Amino acid sequence: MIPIDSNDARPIYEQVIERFKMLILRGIIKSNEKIPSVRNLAVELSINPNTIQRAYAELEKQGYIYTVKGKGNFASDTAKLLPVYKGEILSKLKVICSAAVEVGMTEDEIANHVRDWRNL
Amino acid sequence: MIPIDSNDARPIYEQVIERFKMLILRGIIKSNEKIPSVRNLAVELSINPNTIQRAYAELEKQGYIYTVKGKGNFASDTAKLLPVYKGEILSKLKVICSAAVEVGMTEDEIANHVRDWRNL
Amino acid sequence: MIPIDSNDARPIYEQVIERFKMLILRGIIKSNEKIPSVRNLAVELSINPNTIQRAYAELEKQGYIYTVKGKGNFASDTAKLLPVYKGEILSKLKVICSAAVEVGMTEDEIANHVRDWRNL
Amino acid sequence: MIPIDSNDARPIYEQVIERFKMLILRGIIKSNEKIPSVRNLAVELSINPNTIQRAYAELEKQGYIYTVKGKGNFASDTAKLLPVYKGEILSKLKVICSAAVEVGMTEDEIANHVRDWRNL
DNA sequence: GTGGTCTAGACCACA
DNA sequence: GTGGTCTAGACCACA
Repeated sequence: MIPIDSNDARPIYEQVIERFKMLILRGIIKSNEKIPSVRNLAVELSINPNTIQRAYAELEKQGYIYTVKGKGNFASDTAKLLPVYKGEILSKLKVICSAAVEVGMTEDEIANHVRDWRNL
Repeated sequence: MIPIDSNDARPIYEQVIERFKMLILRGIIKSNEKIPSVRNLAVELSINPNTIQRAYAELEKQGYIYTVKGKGNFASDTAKLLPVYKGEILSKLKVICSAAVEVGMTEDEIANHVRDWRNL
Repeated sequence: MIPIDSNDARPIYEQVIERFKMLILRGIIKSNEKIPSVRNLAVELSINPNTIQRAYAELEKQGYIYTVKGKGNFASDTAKLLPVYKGEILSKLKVICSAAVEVGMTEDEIANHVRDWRNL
Repeated sequence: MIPIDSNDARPIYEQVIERFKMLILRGIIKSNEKIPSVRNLAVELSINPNTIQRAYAELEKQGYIYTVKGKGNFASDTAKLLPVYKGEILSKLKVICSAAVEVGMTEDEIANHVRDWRNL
């Protein structure tokens, strides 16, 4: 469920974060559903528990999960998370558009590429 | 001309690289124009010469500048660089589109945001 | 395993690169085998860690090794590397043949020397 | 007659040396023929006189030219130079053959590439 | 422990 | 003056 790609340039903890975000946002992990404990996930992925711990801490800080002491970690309410995530995406989109326009691409041109993104 | 943002998460040498890429691609630094010497830029930005050296070495490897030993560094011919840079941009665009679609945004929706990117 | 020749005109980091290329290509370092850490090799060779770091960075860029942050550096899959290396060799061979022919040697003559290269 | 390629990775003085070697070995500059003065060549090529001076000094050390004080620099006797130059070439050939064999190429294979070197 | 970035500064090759 | 290489050593991110 949480595939780690050691060829990926991003650090493992970021990959874990990104993966959980998607699972929660897409509803594969339901709101208030329990997610694996730090220890279990660490064993399952053969990863240092510190790394999982760090990912969970970050996910909690960003509001994607919440912790109940003695019980475990749980997914937050999706409804509230989606808008936030979309905002993050749009913010990244803005950076790219800005760079593209700076080197002479037009908004229409970029938009057309977006429509055809699977072939980029 | 080369603003360094110490709050920026990216390392200094990457900021320098990115900045020179834009200056060259946008024609603010003309083809074959001399760019500041390693030492001068280091002093101007209050940065260690090694860090500038590294940025310049990377820019040369990526083809944005060329080095003439004992003379200095010079901007490459823009015509050859633009297509490569646009390719990089489109590659990033693809990643974003993929993430956006995964959380339920449609291509049209994204494209519309692109047209309106200045207000994102 | 990594002999450094201070009389060699080539910079140290290039000698390190060349040596690792051979060890990996010849299978003495196996695919996915861990190579010495930056620090350890630096101590062993009495060389500054930065110099090793630079050699490793270059080897990674050329695809001979890959880095797993916090874990170390590992040899890449040899099968993909050999063709590239052979291409580099043939490119150098071309330069030499060109020079030899220019001073009146024939292809056959050079080819014969190749067959007898151990006695050159 | 002495084209300088600023894209060439080799330093200018080496390019000058290499070029004169070829001109003398191929008989384009005849034995005992006067070659341009340091000053004239420097002006003609828009190069620092120090650089030409260095090239000439090296050419003299290697026996390709000789200096007559107050008169200028002259090409040495070709007959004596050719064997030396061929020796240099064969020495480089040996290095390449050694590297090629180490990664599994056979002498026959290399020899065949030599016969076909123009298409490498 | 491991690699990545950066500073400070030396010395060399080249023009 | 200009870039290239290297040493010495600090501090950080990551596992």
